[in-house]
Amino acid sequence: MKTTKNEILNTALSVFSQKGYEGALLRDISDSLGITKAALYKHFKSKEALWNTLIDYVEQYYSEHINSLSNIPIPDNWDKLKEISLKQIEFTLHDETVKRVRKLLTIEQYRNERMSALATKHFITDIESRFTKAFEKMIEKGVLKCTNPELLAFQYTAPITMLIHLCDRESEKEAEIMKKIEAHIEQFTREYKTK
Amino acid sequence: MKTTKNEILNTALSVFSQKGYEGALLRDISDSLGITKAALYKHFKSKEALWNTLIDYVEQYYSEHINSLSNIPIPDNWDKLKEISLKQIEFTLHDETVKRVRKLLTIEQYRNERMSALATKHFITDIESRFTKAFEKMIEKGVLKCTNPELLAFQYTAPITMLIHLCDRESEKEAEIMKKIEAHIEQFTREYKTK
DNA sequence: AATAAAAGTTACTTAGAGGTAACTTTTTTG
DNA sequence: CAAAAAAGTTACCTCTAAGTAACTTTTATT
Repeated sequence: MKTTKNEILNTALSVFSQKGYEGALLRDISDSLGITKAALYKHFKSKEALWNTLIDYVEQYYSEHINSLSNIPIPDNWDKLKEISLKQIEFTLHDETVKRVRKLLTIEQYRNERMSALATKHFITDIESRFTKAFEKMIEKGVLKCTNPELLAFQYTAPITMLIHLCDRESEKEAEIMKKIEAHIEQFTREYKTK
Repeated sequence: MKTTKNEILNTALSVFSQKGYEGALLRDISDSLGITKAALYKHFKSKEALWNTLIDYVEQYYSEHINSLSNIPIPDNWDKLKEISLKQIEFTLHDETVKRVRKLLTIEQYRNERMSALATKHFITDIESRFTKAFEKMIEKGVLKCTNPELLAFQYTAPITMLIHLCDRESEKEAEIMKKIEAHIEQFTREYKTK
């Protein structure tokens, strides 16, 4: 029973992330599931209810995803920082669900307070706090010039986030974009590494 | 005659940027203009036609805006860079049309090739190229450590762009966000300034 | 001032999306 | 296995947004 609901939510995520709330039709979702539109109403009492449940689902998926990241050791040197960054970017760019969540947040971020808060959390706060920890550790270890680790984390992650969004729009340029990301990481390392 | 059409386009920009293409109703636009929906059809043969004209209009407005920027002298030292950056950010954050264009591009960037290209141009390419020129000049003058000016321009502008988007979502945090922007600029200056 | 074009109105059609009711099939479970 | 709950179907209703036609008012133009 939970499986059916989950299948619906996955399909809904796919459709909503492509067409947005207003553009998405319940028929798109039901067709894509191979059931009739009316069958959806056995699980959700309205389009709005489905939407709200989807946001719950996204929030939950996302926090699980973030929690799983906190199991990964925090990098404490430049090589590990690069390695973990690239691995994370790779995942983020190719995992279908994560991609859909990102698109959905992007196109629906002005719909309501909840979407807006989720977008900020997803695109800025959480990433920043993860890398702040890394930079704090690196300062402690003396491999990073002593500065404000939070600001540095933002300066490190914001360009990457921008390029990930660019890749969502123009996926054919992925190789080029990955090169730019690497160049950014290398320049950042060169500049802030202690000698 | 051109004025009426322009008024319609301005109103359409306002409505579409708040509700997106699918969510926006022709009634929203006509009501907001104080005319009937049918009157709109004297100027545009369909919603889609109005939309396409709006994108033309946005493209044109935008390129004029960019051209007017090219009259401003390119900064060639750190103080001027900061000054011009902040002035530009101030304008960008408060000019209603620019704000609407930004929101529209954000929420409709996946609709078609045209919107996607415009988003990349608006959010990345054009800003980058402007600041690349500034950094090239500053390297020439010897006030900026010799590095890749294009990469640097991206690293300088991307965090600012991210914070502008944040401000669009959470305008009540503007003061805080402006502080963060200044901190970013100062940190960047401190790091790349030749001594 | 006369008249033609532009801009607007009212009243309508049409299509399609959300949503419901009544019935059937499938799945669970005592 | 029987029955009840879940999941699905068909056929419908309703509402509303896009779009049109016929008519009126406003605005330019000679």
